[in-house]
Amino acid sequence: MKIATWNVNSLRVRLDHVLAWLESDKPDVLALQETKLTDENFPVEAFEGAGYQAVFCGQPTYNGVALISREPGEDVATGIDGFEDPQRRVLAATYGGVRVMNLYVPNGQSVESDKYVYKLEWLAALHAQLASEGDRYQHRVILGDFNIAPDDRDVHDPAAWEGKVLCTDKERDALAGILGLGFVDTFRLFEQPEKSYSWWDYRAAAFRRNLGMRIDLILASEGLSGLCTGSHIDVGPRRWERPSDHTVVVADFLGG
DNA sequence: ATGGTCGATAGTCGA
Repeated sequence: MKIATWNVNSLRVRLDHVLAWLESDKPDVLALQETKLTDENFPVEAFEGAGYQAVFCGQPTYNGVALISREPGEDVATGIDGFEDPQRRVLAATYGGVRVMNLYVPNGQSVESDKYVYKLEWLAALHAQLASEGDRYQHRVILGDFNIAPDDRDVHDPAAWEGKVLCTDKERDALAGILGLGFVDTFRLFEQPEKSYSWWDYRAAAFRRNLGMRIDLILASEGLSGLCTGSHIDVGPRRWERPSDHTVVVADFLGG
């Protein structure tokens, strides 16, 4: 099973990119974030025409997540259990016996912001759900835009970013807490090029200068991580005309 | 030089 994640920063603008990538790379499941579409405007037919199913959870203007898949997903669920939230950031479904949870973690804006408090509360609620539902699923994948750089290898300039949002100890501790439930960052199971990033700011020619961060992650539960045969960042779509500021991250698993 | 550039949307906000 090939599974991938991509923050598209408006599916309306990026639909042709997504369809081109599906055609060339043929994933079994592609998790999208920042679709920025209401559900009635979701381009279901475009994906069906490409041989894919879609489930989605959106709102006007902001956020929005979707799961694009070869086979239909089962037991589709939205949001975080017990966490009231009008922001559409979580969508889960089961594919071939693997529970897949697609996340658009809040950005947090800055450590002084109310949005940072919301980010930490959101992560705590996510942790609680992941902890409580562990015995319900044999295999789980948690993927998406985490808006957290796991460690300094994942940051182009760790000194400049120290203590800044995406890199604070509290965010990294929250991620470490999730990993501590028994999840593995599949990207780091394999040897990777130095300065591997998944997001580059649109400003200051950051992509050309490779001033990026690795904040888009594919976590697998421990048993499933043993079936992971590879993980990589596909930087290609970031070079396309009018790109998203994020690119695609991929993980492959035996079976499914 | 404390900005830059996008996207959604119509003056700014969010990233």
